[in-house]
Amino acid sequence: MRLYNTLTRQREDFVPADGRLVRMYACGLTVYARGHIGNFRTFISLDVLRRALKYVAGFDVKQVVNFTDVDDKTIAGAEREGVPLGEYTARYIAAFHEDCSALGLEPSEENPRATDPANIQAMSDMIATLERKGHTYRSDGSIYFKIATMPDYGRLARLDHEGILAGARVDSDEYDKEDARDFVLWKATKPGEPTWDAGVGPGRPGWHIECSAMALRLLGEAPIDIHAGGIDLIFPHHENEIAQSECATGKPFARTWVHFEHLLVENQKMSKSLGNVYTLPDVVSRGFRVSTLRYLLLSAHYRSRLNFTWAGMAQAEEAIRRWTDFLARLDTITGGEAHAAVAEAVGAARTAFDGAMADDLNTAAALGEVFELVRALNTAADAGGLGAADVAVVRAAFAHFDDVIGVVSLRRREDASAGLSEADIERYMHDRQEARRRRDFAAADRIRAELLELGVILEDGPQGTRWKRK
RNA sequence: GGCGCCGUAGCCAAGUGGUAAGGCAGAGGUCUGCAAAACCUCCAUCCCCGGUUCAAAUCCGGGCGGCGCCUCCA
Repeated sequence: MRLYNTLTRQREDFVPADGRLVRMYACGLTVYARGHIGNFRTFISLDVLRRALKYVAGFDVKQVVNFTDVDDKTIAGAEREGVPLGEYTARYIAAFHEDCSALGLEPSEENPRATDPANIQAMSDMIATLERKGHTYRSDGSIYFKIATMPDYGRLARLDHEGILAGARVDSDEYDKEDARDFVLWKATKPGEPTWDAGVGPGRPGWHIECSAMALRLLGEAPIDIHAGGIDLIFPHHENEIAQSECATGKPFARTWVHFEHLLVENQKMSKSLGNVYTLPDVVSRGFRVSTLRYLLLSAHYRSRLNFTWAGMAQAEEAIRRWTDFLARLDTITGGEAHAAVAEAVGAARTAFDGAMADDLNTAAALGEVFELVRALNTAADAGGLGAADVAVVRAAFAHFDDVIGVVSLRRREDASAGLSEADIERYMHDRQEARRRRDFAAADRIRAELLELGVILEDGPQGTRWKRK
């Protein structure tokens, strides 16, 4: 498995430190709103990374994805609605889990919340260590990390120490910092805000400390194998995580840093003012399936910007159909021996697919391999070169592709929970078949149109009529 | 001011030195009661200009055009 490491700006061979278990952390959501499709591009990419590590590279994975459930926005949101912070954030945590399930994401091994007592304790302990080692100072009730104490600060983002602030905007109300680059580890709380004291005094967590503390608490000794997140987190979030963790432990924090590019919507940055911040329910209300979004977001490489459009969704939908139509065709193959050419083509496609995935998660190329195989096997089937005895290897290969891509299995779940029952469909089809036998094509077409209204498409073929869901 | 990215067919998108994967859309054909599905054929010389090389979409330089980060935004 080769992965692009932001730390070195190169693709590197990746193997977990112990050769078997990948210990991976990713920055999750700040739960002040429902996740949008941009967030989910990150989490879908993360899911594919996880699946590739497991099903292509054969590693085990322990994945931790956190919830930031205390910060300015969550506190403000809870206050605005007059509910306790925990109740406010619980809603969005529940929505996140719902959305992840709808997208077919494999669950993380751990989803820690910053406010869990064990995590607060871990943060406090880490801050105490940093204080002991002289990396901090206190000011107005807050504890800051002193960047001047870390000579190679800025390695990840490739920041130039001298030029770091020239021309950049600086947050003017952070007047109590000694150096504008310093960042807060533990924030003094205002009256009425939630507060904790686990040893370093009353306050609440700074953003960056959460991830450092939770990652090391749940994944064990530094360095962890992979730390991932959205590309916007490189600076300052991940840079600061590195500073804290490395100064506290004296060891590198993460061996490989993986960053996912952003999603644009109609070529623009998502923003509330443009009204283009879409959530999963928005996608569904536009008549699209969530599985289609998953496919679309995997059709481009994770490190390139992807422009979301509704036209793109329609194209993605058609592409998936080509895949699922082929699988449905396998059901109609009833007789025939195995063909060496089929096994050979399938084997080559599997190798190529795995190769693409192992090459820094090249999902676009991997999908290309899937469709090339679809065409080859359709051609073979048309020529009578695909027998029932071939079907098992073919199915196994496509199941493997979907172990990683995760779209077809998701569709099946969607189909199973939607629309007419299969028995109902069979009844309609029987009636239509009768009409066709009478050569009453008007009646037959009427039934077909009716089913289409109900979301079921019929296709007549030599082996009889096939149905599929719209 | 600093750091960095991108520009491949109507649309989406692989490709990182050897004469352009794949998907969608489109055209023609085969099949079919019709439709759909499927198959076949067709549809690009890679933003521009130089350079390196036997050979460049791929490397270097210069343009032009998009864009990101340097603000607790995935």
